[in-house]
Order: sequence, then structure tokens, then C-alpha cells
Amino acid sequence: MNDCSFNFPTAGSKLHPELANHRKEYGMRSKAADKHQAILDAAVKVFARKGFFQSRVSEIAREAGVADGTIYLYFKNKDDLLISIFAVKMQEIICRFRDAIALENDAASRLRCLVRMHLAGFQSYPELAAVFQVELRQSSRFMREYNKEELRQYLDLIGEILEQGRKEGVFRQDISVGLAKRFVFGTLDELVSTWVLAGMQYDLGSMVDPVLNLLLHGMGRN
Amino acid sequence: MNDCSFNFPTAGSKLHPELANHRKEYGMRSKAADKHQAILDAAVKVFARKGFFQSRVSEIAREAGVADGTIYLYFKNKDDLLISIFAVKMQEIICRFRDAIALENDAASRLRCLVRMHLAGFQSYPELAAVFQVELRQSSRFMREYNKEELRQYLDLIGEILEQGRKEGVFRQDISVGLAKRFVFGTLDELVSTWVLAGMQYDLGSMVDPVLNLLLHGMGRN
Amino acid sequence: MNDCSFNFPTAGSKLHPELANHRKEYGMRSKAADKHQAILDAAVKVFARKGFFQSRVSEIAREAGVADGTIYLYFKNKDDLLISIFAVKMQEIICRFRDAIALENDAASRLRCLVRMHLAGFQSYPELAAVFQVELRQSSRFMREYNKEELRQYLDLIGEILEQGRKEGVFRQDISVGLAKRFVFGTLDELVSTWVLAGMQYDLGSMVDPVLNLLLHGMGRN
Amino acid sequence: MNDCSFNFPTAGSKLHPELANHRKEYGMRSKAADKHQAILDAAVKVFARKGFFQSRVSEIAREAGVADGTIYLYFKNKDDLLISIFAVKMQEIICRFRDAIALENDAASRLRCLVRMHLAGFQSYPELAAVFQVELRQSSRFMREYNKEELRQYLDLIGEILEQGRKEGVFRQDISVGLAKRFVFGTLDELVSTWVLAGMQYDLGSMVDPVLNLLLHGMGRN
DNA sequence: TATGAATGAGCCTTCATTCAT
DNA sequence: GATGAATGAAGGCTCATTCAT
Repeated sequence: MNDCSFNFPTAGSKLHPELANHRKEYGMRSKAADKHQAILDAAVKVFARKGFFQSRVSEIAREAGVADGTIYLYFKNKDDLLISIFAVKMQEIICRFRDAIALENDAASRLRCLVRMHLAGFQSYPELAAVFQVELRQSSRFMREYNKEELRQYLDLIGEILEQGRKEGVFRQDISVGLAKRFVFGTLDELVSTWVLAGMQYDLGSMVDPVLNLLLHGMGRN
Repeated sequence: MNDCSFNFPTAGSKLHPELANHRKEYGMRSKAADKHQAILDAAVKVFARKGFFQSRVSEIAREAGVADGTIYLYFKNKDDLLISIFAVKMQEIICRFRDAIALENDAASRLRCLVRMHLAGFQSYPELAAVFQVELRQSSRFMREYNKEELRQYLDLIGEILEQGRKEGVFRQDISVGLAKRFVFGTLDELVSTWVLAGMQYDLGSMVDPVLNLLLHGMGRN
Repeated sequence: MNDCSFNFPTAGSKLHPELANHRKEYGMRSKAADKHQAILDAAVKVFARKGFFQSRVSEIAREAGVADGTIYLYFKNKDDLLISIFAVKMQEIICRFRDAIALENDAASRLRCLVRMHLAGFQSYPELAAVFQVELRQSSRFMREYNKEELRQYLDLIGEILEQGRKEGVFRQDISVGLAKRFVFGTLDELVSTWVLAGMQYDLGSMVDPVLNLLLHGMGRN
Repeated sequence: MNDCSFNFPTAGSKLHPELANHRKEYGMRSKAADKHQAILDAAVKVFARKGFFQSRVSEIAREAGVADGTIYLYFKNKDDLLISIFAVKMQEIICRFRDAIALENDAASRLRCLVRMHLAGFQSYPELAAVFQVELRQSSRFMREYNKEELRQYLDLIGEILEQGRKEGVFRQDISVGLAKRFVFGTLDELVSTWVLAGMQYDLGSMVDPVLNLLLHGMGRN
């Protein structure tokens, strides 16, 4: 378990192998995929810096080193850019998390792994945190029209761990996995939101153990 | 101490007597003050509904039942409208809080009163909460140019309670009131922010006692 | 022939008795006439200072010490204000000039009197000069719709002097009064325009004799 | 010396070869330069027709055959459009004048050339005359903020001729070139202004010889 | 595929004019 | 008559999006 695996994929990082199908979906060669990635990363930076509504498409283009029009070859419009940040980054996150979790065996270790990666990931990529926790929630398009498939997948990932824990007998049998996975996610999400709103001034990583204690205590067999 | 006093002044509410000087400050008779108020309340609604950048001045005007141009008789521009929401509502809040707190005697009761009013107030006026916790923080004008005098006054109000508590011997003598008042405000502010970001789905009021416990435990003589 | 008679009626000056019919025409008592006058004088000042299009009706009202709406009790609109400056001031000018000219006997003296008053008048009321020579010529309404009855009257006044001069034998018999009066006016008008455009930096009065020489030489019997 | 060289560059005219650096300065290829030129020429027309304040940016756009927004790709704002007319047209004028003057040898011929081109140029492009002599002087932005570098260059061009004349012994040695060049320009400028204000009804060209007489007489060795 | 010049819909703001008091 | 708060039409300007090259 290396440090790298704790970070979210950022500007320079190569695409995870499992994301090959994502490329196929968009019919991209690696060069095109690079540009797709560059625009997305530029958008994260600019959105985080200025906020969605005060970000200019032309500024994102400049940041990405492409022409304004090029952005519209990869994304439908400015809204789509924001929503794609969520979709793509979440897919990458889910892949990385799945891989990392697969290296652990028991449910408790896997939960610890997920919590650690969630908090460390946002801490190491604060611009993405700002976009996820602030900008996306202000986007009426995102909140109303987008079905957040990736969020469901992430919740499922958590659910799988909880299910395993119940089977292992580590977690209480009477727990509702459907509710509990939302509880786990909600806790992590709130932690990151609070950290963002507080100006990202403290260390999120130090909260891993307390949060795990809380979660395991709440769901555990006592 | 009635429930009403726990709520923030909203659209329908009459101006507090102590706010007479506010009217004088702006040189308004009651009719102009009514319109000033109506526009401000309309702006709170629309900003909360759409967000600042997607709110149209004309929509605020329609909501307030005035012509577009009328808004500019009372506010310098759209930015000023947002900043004025903070300034005016905070002044009203501070007045109400001071009055309510004056009815209590000891510092602990007063702190309880303030905490209760802070949480209940935002809960009863969720649109104001959205503007205070989300829109204002995105306004670069607000963050950079406005000195937030009213915030200082609110912090002072908290400071006075803490000072009293130290004199009463309820709070530790070695506490820094300057820091502690920020700690108290920061805690309340974070609670409300988290509640807003979470979609205002749970009851803020239920957090009064836990928060007080936390605060009193942290500052108390043990 | 006193100096005062060389000046155009300005802010403080009382209305000429012959303007009584002007008052009647507008059905005004002296108080209303005063206000009418005050607004007109204020408009001259503001138009001269800022130019017509950059002058605000509210600024004219402030300068005149009346409410914005009051202006519309005396003038149809902003355009009418500009045109009325011309009409009213010209009427006053014509009256004063007629009176002064009546004190002279021969045509040459009368022409000298008119030239002197024309140049001295604008020099002593530079704001009116700016409005007459610059603002009015930019007003499409004035240039297209207004028939400039007062200009005709002024030309007639000049024509009468020239006619007399021809009868006296001082001016050539073969002169066309219709053309010559335009020539006289055109010369004076150009002098004042040039003076205004040059920033009113030199003395218009010093041009009385050269101009008279030119005019008399051109029209005289040699 | 053909007639064409006496005219100012107007809508249809090709850019002078020496203006290639102007294109470079703005980093424009010929197509962009064409559009820049088209907008400028349209602005001259519309400003001359309606006056600056009554001209609509959308009307200039229509006249130029471009969209409203296109204007803002080439000019900062409406004010900049007016000031650019002066800057660009003056640069072109200075180039043309320098070329034409270079074909003459002695100072007197060169001064005659300049006077002739100045008067003939404005006569052949009356819309530019209206903008130069009327609209620009009303623009507070132009009068206050713009340093009129091109005017200095034009004055310098005149100064060079006068200097040469002094060396040739045609002009008096005791003449101050610094003042005399202003005198020459002022005379020409006043002539054109008067002509514009008078409705451009007479022939400016006929004034070349009288003006030259005046200038040469005033500055000459007698 | 990539470009970036061109587009034009839309919004904030101003200010001449009106009208209830 | 006098007021000045209110009106709302109109215009300068921005910027997401398109499309000819």
C-alpha cells in the first residue's frame, strides 16, 4: 500500500488501465484522451479558483493549452464540463479504491483503507475537493438532471464492504446496509465539506482513526 | 422567552424598535423602509433559490413587486444587494439577540440562549441560511472589500458573555476571550454550513445541547 | 448706452418689460415665471458644462433648486428645454437689441451697436455662447423640427438696419438685403463659434471695429 | 502629385504600404485589419451622422456588416472607438503627408503641400471632419485621458518644415518653431472647424492661397 | 482534428418621464 | 403647483457557443 494509492488522480497522473473502456466509450486514442484529461484538469483548477459561474471557458482553454473551440469537441457545454469532472474523476476514484481494497482481506481493513483514501485523496487534491463539495452542489443541472450513477457505484463499493463485514460477523446483523452505506458516505462527505469550508486549514488525515472508531463503534458488535 | 424571539426577522416581521436608528441612518420613512425591506427579502429568496450568479435583478424586482429600476434607488448594484443582506440582517440579529440575552442573568444561560437562537434562527429562515453560508462566501466582493463590521459586533456579543462567565468563575480564568469567541462562533457557523450543504434535512435544534456541552466542557472549570 | 445693455440676460437679470406677453403666453404669474427662468438658466449652465447628452435632467433640477418633476410643468421634455433656451434667450436678446438700437439714429451707428452687443453679449455669458454655438447645432430636433422663428426675427432686425442704410445712402443700392443680412449674421456667428471652439481665450470685444470695417467696407459705397 | 494624394484615406482606400507596421503592431493579418478598418470607417460614418452620444454600437456594427460583439474584439469600448478613429486616421494622414511632402524640396512648397492636403483632405472626407472637429472635442475621455501622441507627431511634421524654412532663410530667424507650428496648425484647425460648423457649404480649397499668404507673410522675411 | 474569429442572446444599469401625494 | 419616488424602455457590454478554415 503506497502513498500514491492514497491520492486522487490529478493532472499528471496516467489513466488507470481499467479506464480503457472509458476511452473506448469516447472513441479516443491516447492523444485525444490526453487532451480530454488536460481540459478536465484545467477545468478543476479554474472552477476551484474562481467558482463555476465566474470561470470563463476561454480561461479553461488557456489553462489547458487548447483553443476555446477544442473544448466543445470533448464536452457538450460548460455544464457538461462540470458534470464530467464528477463522472470521470469518480470513475477513476472508484477504480483506484477497488484496486486498493482488493489488497486487503477483512472488512475492517477494507473500510479503513477506504476512509483513509477518501480523506487523503481530497487532501492531496484540494482543487477537486472544492469542486466536489462546493461547485457541484450549486449546479442546478447537476443536482436536478444528473443521475449520479458514479455516486451509486461508490455507495455500492461501501455497501459491499459492509455486507462482507456482516458476513464476517464483525458488523451487527441487524444493520441496514442500504442505510449504513449512506451513513458512512455522509460522514466522510461532511468531513470533507467542513474542511473545505474551513479553508482547508487542518489535517484531514488525522481524522481517519477517530472516524473509523465512530463508524466501527456505531456498526460493530460492541 | 417565546419561540418568536428565536427566529430571525423574515419577510413579514416588523422592524425591531431598536432598529429605528437604522431607518434614520438611511433617512427613510416607513414606506421607503418597507420597500427597502421588501427588496432585501426578495433578494434573499431569489439568491437562495438560484444562487447569486444565476439570479436576475429583474427576478428580484418581480419578487419584491417593484420595477427593476427601483432596486437601484435603494442599492448601489447587485453586489451591494448581497452585501446589504448580510449587513442589515446581521444588525437585526444582533439587536434581537442582545434583547433576548438581557433577559437571562448568568453567563451559561446567556450562552445557551445565544446558541439556541443562532441555530433556531437559521433553521426557521433557511433561505437566509443559504445566503449567509453559501452565497456570501462565494462573493469575492464580500470576502475582499467588505470589512464585516457586523461580524465583529456579533463576535463582541459572544465575547461579552464569555467575559462575564470568566468573572462569574464559571469559565476558566486562563481562557483567551479573543480566541474563545472565535471558537464559539466557528462551531456554530460550521454547524449551520454543514446543515445547509447537507440539504437542511435534519433538525438543527437538536444540536443545541450537545454543542453547549462541548463548549461549556471546553471552556468550563471542569 | 451703458455697459449693462451690452450683456445678455443672465441668471440674475429681471425680465424685460416687453417680455410680459411671453409670460401671458405661458399664463404665468411672476413666481412661476421666476421658476421658469431659474430652470432655463440652470439648463444653460449644465448644458454648457457637460454638453446636452451628458447633462442629466436631475442635475438641472438641482442646479435650479426645484424637483425633477417640476421641470416638466414648464417644459415638455429635455429637448424642449434646449430649444426653449434658444427661443426665450433670443426673444430677450431681440428686445434688448431693439431698445438699444432705438437710441441710435443712423444705420451705421445702429449696426455698430448690434455688432457690439452681439459680441459683448456672448462674451459676458459664455455658457450661453457654448449652448448656442455648440449644443444647439448638435440637436437634430433643433436643426430639423424647429423653425427658428426667433432667428428670422433677428435677421429681420439686421435687415431693417441695412434697409435704413440703403435709404440713407450709406450702403450700396445694388445690395440684396436678403443676402446681406445673412452675411452680417454669418460673420458674427462664425466669430463667436470660433471663439468658443478656441476655448474663449481671447477678447471678442476687440473684434468689433475690424468686423465693422469689414462689413461697412463690403456693403458701403466705398 | 495626383489628386488622390490630397485626400484622406477613406472607407474604400487601401492601406498605405508604410502602414504595414501598424498591422504588425496590432498583430493583424489582412483579414482582421480589414475588419478593423471596416468598423472604424463605419464608426466615422455613424458618429458623423448622429453624433457620438446618439450613435448606437449596434448601428455601427450593422454599418460595418459585423455583429455587435465583433466590435469589442477590436476596440475596448465605445469611447475607444472614437479615440481610435483619431489615432488611426491621424497615423495614416501623417504617413501620406510625409510621403507627399518628401516629393517637394523647398520649405515653402512643402508648407503649401501640407496646407493643401489638410484642407482638401477634410473636404473630401467630410464625415471624418465632423468627427475630428466636433465629436472628439466633446469627448471628455479624449480631452482628458488621451495624450494625443499623433497630434504631437503632426505638429512635429509642421515643425520640421518650419525649421527647414528657417535654415533656408525663407522664414525669419527669430521665429519660435515651437510656437509657430502651433500657430500653423491652429489656423488650419480653425478653418476646418468653422467650415464644419457652417455646414460645409463653401469650398475649403479656395482658402489654400489666402492661408498660405497669411502664414508666409507672418513668418516670412518680408 | 484543431483553431479562434465571429456571433448574438441576454443582463445590468441608467435616466427621462410620470403620477400619487 | 410642487414633489421625488417609481417606472421601464433602451443600450453597452460579456461570454458561451459555433463554424469556416
